[in-house]
Amino acid sequence: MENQEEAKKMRIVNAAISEFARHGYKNANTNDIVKEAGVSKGLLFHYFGSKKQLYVYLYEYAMRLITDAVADEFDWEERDIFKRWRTGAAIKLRMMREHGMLFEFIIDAYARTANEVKEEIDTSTGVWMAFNWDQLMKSADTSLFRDDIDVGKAMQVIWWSINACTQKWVDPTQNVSYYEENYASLTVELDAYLELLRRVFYKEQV
Amino acid sequence: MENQEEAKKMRIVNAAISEFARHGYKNANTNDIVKEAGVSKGLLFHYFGSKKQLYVYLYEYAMRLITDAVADEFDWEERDIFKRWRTGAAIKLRMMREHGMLFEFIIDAYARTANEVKEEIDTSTGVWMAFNWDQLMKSADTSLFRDDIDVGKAMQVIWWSINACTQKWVDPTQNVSYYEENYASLTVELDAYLELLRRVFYKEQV
DNA sequence: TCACAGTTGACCCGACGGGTCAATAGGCAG
DNA sequence: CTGCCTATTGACCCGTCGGGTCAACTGTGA
Repeated sequence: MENQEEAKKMRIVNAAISEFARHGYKNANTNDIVKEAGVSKGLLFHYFGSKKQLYVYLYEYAMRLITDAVADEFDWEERDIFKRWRTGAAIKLRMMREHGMLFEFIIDAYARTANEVKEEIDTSTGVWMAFNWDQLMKSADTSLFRDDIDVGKAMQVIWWSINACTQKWVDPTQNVSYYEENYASLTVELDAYLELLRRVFYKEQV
Repeated sequence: MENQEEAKKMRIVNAAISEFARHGYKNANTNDIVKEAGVSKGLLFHYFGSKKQLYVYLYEYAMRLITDAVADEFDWEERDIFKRWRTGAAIKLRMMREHGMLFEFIIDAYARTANEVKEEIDTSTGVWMAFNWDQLMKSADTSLFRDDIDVGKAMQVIWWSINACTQKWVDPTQNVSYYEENYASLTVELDAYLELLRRVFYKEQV
């Protein structure tokens, strides 16, 4: 059965993303990956050849997932920075819910362990992503901000808050259902913080 | 010479704190520690007996440093939360400048690698510290905050901003002089953020 | 010249983990 | 039922890593 094979492959993929995200490339353990995936060690190497090839596959897989999600959902025309970042955070949260530690994996791959496999991962894709991320911060409508504050610093505070909010959701000891259950409440909490910041940073609504 | 011995011991201590903070207990490498400290491997084991004993020594050393600094400098009577946290942040910055990655070490020891050496480190000290940290958040004067915002959430935003501000200073690839040079400018930047937050969160000064 | 504390670094050896492959399981055709 | 073939297994191999050892060296002071 094709589905059987594909399903097992995906179990390996998910387990591997989690393992690499937790421990980085070098300290990730293939024994733990196959144990988590519930398959034999041979199968991992049958499908992916080597640890390094598996890593490269995961990197491209993760890049494609995130790229597609941003392309589908993000509205580059929206100029209200709160609405804009609200969409960005929503994408991030949905990806976290559906793909566990995908974000930790990609960030780690891009920043920390890039050295160990740097020749294998296409650095241009990393640059592309950093560029996109940058776009989120730029071309924002600053006219809505209060006149007596530094807009750049205010945007930094918003950015830090979104990060902290989504980050505290990340718990390597939890499984998928945990994310499913808490998705709604986290969205509400994030909105509350964004509303608070909008209220204090924007001019009084007349 | 007593001074010679003590100096070499401290070189090991500093190198070890950096190594453990960077890689955690298990992945820290004693070869790298002695190379960084510029002493032979035998000397490390002559002074500290084993990797684990070294770790325990460092943990107590770090706890004592932080505890003493807080006891000396922190003003528990101050009820303006901005002034209060400003002092806290100042202590943190000074510790970072003088002792490199001390904070990363202690946080990692308490949170991540506690499992591997948990029987050896006194967990009560960890609890004590968490308690003190908690005190920073409590018994604050909330009357100065705007009435139309959630004080708890506002304090979270302040907390995240201080953390982000001090955290981006941490760069494992840099040496001590880097921290020395940037201390002043970081203090200025941190003050600017706190001033911004004070302006938007507090009531209009009449 | 001897003693001795301080210090060295080549070496030991057990653990770890990426990778292999002979063996097995299980499905399907005849 | 039998033979074939593919998917899958997991015990095993073996190179590397790194905590820990110890015989030897160094410098100093008597």
